[in-house]
Amino acid sequence: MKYRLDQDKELSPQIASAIRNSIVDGKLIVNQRLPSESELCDQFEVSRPTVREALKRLAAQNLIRTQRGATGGAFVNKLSFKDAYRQQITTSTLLLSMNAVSFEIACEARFALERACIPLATKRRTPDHLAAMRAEIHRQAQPGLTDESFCASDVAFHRALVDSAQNPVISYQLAGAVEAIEPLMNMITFTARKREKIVAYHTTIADAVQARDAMGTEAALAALATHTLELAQEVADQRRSNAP
Amino acid sequence: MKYRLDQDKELSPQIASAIRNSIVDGKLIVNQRLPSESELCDQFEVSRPTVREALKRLAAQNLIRTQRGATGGAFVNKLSFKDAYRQQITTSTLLLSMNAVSFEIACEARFALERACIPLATKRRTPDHLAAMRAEIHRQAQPGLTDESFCASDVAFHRALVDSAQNPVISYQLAGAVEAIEPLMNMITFTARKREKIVAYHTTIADAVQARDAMGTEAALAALATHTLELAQEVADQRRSNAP
DNA sequence: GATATTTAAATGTCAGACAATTAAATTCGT
DNA sequence: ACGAATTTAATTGTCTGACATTTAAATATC
Repeated sequence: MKYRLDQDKELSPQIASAIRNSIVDGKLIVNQRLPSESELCDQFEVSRPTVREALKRLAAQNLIRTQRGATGGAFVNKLSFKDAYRQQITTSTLLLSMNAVSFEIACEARFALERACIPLATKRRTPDHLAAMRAEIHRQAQPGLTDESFCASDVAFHRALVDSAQNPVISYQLAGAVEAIEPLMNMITFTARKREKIVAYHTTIADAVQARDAMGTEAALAALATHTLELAQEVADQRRSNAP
Repeated sequence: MKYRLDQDKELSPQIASAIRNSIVDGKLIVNQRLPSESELCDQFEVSRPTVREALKRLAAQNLIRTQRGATGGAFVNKLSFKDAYRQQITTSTLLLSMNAVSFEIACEARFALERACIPLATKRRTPDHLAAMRAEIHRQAQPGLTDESFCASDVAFHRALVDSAQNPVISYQLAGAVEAIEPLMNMITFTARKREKIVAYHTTIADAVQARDAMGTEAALAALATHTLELAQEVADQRRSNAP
């Protein structure tokens, strides 16, 4: 079963593409073993390094995994939510930084999307989710915390909120929106007073979620969004006045 | 400037990782040229095929692009929203199919997230966005349409709705949720009567967006969500009764 | 029969070569 | 001296063939 490639283009992307299509179309199913590298060489009529470059492309997308040894080879990988999360987060982070997305746009996206899961979150949250949120709130109130750790905890709080909707697809889609904003938030200096205010908002949100009060949660989240934007505005103003 | 690798692990992933970190951390900036392959061989003290496998991994993630020729080489790629969309969609689609995500979960995620952009959409929609939505509605009412084309048009309608929020980050994050459901929807047979009903919902949504009526849009979207779930339920019931 | 050894198959890595491409440098003609 | 054609050099793309490493199965040994 030979496969015809366009010899005028680069070969390894074509091979990667052909195999990827087989996976997406279901011709290759999860955990199925791909032909060995030398068999692929015969099929596509190219050398082994070329085949390997193609396979590495697929491995980078978590589409296949490889095992060495006698019964080894390349296998169609079951794309896990965890892997997809990681990919989603790095892609989102790079997308935002490389396209110079403003804090306003990113923030708007984050809070808009987060709001989407509130009805489900208030309905389905378990004591575990509440505990996770409270734990982060507690951490945020610690005095010795660095700005970076504060931001990380902020992200963790919001992730817990999203996760309490208990819909893995939502959690996956929002991973990017929630996490990618962290580098942007890291540019803000959080004074004790500012932290206090944010912790207060977080507490209000947690309370409302606990009370299964969707409207209240939405209101608190909206207030936090406004507040966050104001903080960013302050930073931007300071920058402008300091170095015009 | 040599770079020490762990010789007990595979080399090419380590190299890819090292370069990726340099990009994410901003040590390598957009359009900057990476060292040539032979220079990378020296830096990492590996052979050229190994370096190339690493570079192909990065190319698969759209992190670098390569040019041949005298002034060629590998360059840090500016990850465009368009590229990120494509990645996002294929990853989401695979994630859903490989993890056997139910139509209910996917549908819930889609409508929840879509709801998130309604306040912005009603505020910012332009005549162009409305026209795009109306165009899809018109297409959906055509009699000779295949089920696949109907689904594709449905996706296009919802994408237009999302895009009218005019926040590229939201559009990107929702691309996966909106598009990845298409293969699942393709399993539903849309009779003329069913199509009529969906078109009616779409019209209500478009009207509400045009009137900048956020509440009305949300209500219509919620109704459509319920209706869609009922359709899926019907299909599931039929399956069960036909082949128990 | 359990354990140790060998074997075979597969991926991982290397070295060196040549082809193809592309921009810059050089040469040539006017 | 200037423009066009040619050469050159640098770089990626591909190939060949080899060896190393890992792993499971087959075989031999006690």
